Amino acid sequence: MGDDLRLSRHLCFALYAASRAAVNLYRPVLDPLGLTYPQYLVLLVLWEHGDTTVKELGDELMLDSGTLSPLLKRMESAGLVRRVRRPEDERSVLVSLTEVGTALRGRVASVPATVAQAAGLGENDVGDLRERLVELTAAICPPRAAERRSS
Amino acid sequence: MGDDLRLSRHLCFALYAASRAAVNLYRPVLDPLGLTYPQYLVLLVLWEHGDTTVKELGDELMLDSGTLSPLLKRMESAGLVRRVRRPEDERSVLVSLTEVGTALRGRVASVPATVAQAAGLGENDVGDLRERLVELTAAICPPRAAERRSS
DNA sequence: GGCCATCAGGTTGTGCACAACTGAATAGCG
DNA sequence: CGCTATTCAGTTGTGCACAACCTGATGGCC
Repeated sequence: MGDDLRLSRHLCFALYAASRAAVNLYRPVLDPLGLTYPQYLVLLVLWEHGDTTVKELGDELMLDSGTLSPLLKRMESAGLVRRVRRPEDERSVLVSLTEVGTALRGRVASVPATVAQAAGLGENDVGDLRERLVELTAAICPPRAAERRSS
Repeated sequence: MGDDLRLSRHLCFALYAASRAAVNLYRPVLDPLGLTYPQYLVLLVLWEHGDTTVKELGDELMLDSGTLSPLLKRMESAGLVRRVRRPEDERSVLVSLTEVGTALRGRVASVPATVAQAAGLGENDVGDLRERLVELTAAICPPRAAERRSS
């Protein structure tokens, strides 16, 4: 009847609660490394793709410059990354790993396994659930662009 | 081999991205009502259960007083709720709806349907996905208590 | 070349989240 | 009864997220 406002029926709340719980699961592992969860995500992208512009990071992580700029500044202060404005296009800034940032990879290699174990998760369940979340995100994320086009 | 640090393999990132995308879906609907998503959640609990202590709200929404206290203060300023310290136990504070807060229910009755439509979701998919998220949250949330017990 | 729309990154302001801490009230136990 | 541990809200400080806005660089179009 479209009138069901019970909290327990809200998919969005389930997502919201699960996301926060998952991030909290990473906290005790990342804290000793001086990392927050979003900072860890930035490192994942840099380890995987190498030097990356702020815009590319934003596309990968679905974050805007308002979030990334101060976050990257903190990571630069911590000595994990460098930020250099590109000579061939002065609009964009290239983010690259320092020695320290690169070395950190070895110290987090075991993180996913540790977290998965803490969650008591099997590989199969995880993969399937992940796929469905990615589909959901894809379904609800572009609408913004669609709205802009239609307006 | 436990060495897979690719972003695309991370369930936690899928959760994180999906959660933010879902909350952003609510924004254009809630903004005209002067509500944020967490404030909307508080109203859901109050509409469903009536007067509720801050602690009960925290249990339902998995938020602590550090988050709820300022949030409820803002809702009180907006005239949506009242906060009264309980006479029979002066430690706890009872949150109750004002006329305005109660009346708002009518204006958001259509929100879940609107959002679901925007997401292009069928009922069945949603229910199943929600259940799996709730299970996941339950699996990874209690560990804190378990740690405390074992320490 | 000159002009304008677009793009990239940064800044500002608001509102969560969470850890760590404080202080008042209560419960429970000797 | 008195004392101690616990409970509950609230405060403080840090770090996201996001909207709105700003600035400078670039690309196209004439």
